[in-house]
Amino acid sequence: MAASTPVKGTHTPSAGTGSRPGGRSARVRAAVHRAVEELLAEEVGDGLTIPAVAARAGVHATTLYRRWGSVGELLADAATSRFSGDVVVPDTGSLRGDLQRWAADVATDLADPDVLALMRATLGAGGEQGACACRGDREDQLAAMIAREEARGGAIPTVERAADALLGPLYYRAIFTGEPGSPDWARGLVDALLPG
Amino acid sequence: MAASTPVKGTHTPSAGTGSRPGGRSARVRAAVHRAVEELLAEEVGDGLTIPAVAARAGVHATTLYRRWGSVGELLADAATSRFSGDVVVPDTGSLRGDLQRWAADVATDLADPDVLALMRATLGAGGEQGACACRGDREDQLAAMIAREEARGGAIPTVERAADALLGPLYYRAIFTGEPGSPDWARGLVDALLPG
DNA sequence: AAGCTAACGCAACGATCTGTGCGTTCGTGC
DNA sequence: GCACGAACGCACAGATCGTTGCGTTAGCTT
Repeated sequence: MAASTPVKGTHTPSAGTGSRPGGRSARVRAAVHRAVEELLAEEVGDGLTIPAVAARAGVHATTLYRRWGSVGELLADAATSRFSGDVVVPDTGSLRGDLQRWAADVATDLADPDVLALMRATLGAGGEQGACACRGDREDQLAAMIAREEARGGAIPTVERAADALLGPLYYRAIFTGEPGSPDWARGLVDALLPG
Repeated sequence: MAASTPVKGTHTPSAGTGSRPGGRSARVRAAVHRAVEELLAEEVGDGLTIPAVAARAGVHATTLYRRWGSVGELLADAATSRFSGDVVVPDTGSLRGDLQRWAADVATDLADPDVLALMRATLGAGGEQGACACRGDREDQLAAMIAREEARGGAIPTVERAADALLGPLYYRAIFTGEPGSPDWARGLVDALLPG
């Protein structure tokens, strides 16, 4: 059990201009992303500035200004890289099992203070784009699990209702209340969603 | 019907030092809060700065630096003032009616782009404090409605489950997806929560 | 292996922000 | 009404940020 199926796989750099995604650029990108996460974890909170990130990453600020332009775009890029990497959805054989495992995983992920800090900062600076970056592929993963159950012939909820019943509470607790939900609580959400 | 009962009533200034909440200070406070909302509505997004707010409010930046210190605290204060003013909860006679009306009201409120901008900015800059400010008294209102139904002797869900089933989807949709929920959709959330 | 060019490092400038000291105004209590 | 003090306006200085132009490094191509 606990086999897995990849869902998306878009992990390429944001620059659609597509010129030179090679070694150094990728290194810089990774260093910058890590610097962003580190600084956010250190409770700089308010003043996450380009120069600060550049200094931490060991890169010159000019590079950041040229590649990302603003803190908002930088955060949105970092969030995209963090939240929508190649993800696997669990495959336990039943929709309930899949959702329970998946919800528990999401809850565990959201319980990380660093993840929370990144999400909050991205929401604040990135506007609409940042918000979508924080969702990542989560709704796609939900849709994938539900589609698989549908192929099995089981009873399925709509993706919309599943998102309301699972992603809603999970994200609301993580972002707005101090205490993120536990994996057990997340599994309870699945029981509240599915009949029986 | 549609009578109302006040819930909290804490609308005093943030300064617990309690010295002079009189006329001018209050005027400045209101002007600054309005300036914050206006600037956020105008898609400044990234660079909401103290000087910009001061200029818009017709106050000197020094005042803002002294009273609030940072953009984060300023936003948290503005959010508190906006989201946890004296609020009334509906009283339709049944829990289902109360919740439906309340959920629709919340959905309508969250559909305002200006409110969204304020919430996102506050989340980003305010950290934990800002997040709680965005929740406002919503959970208290929920608890009040449920307590009233309990006094009537009706069947009640826990406040926790109600928050998960209502506030979760409402806030998740507003913040993370581009399309906030409609009042009708919000009423549907209540139907999913309550048996029958 | 050699050339081409995108991406980066560097330095300097202007603009903007952050913080301070002092005088003035206005709310509050006697 | 009068005095007291908190909050505000003002001007100034230090620090930081955002941007530009140019030279250099290092992927990518053939």
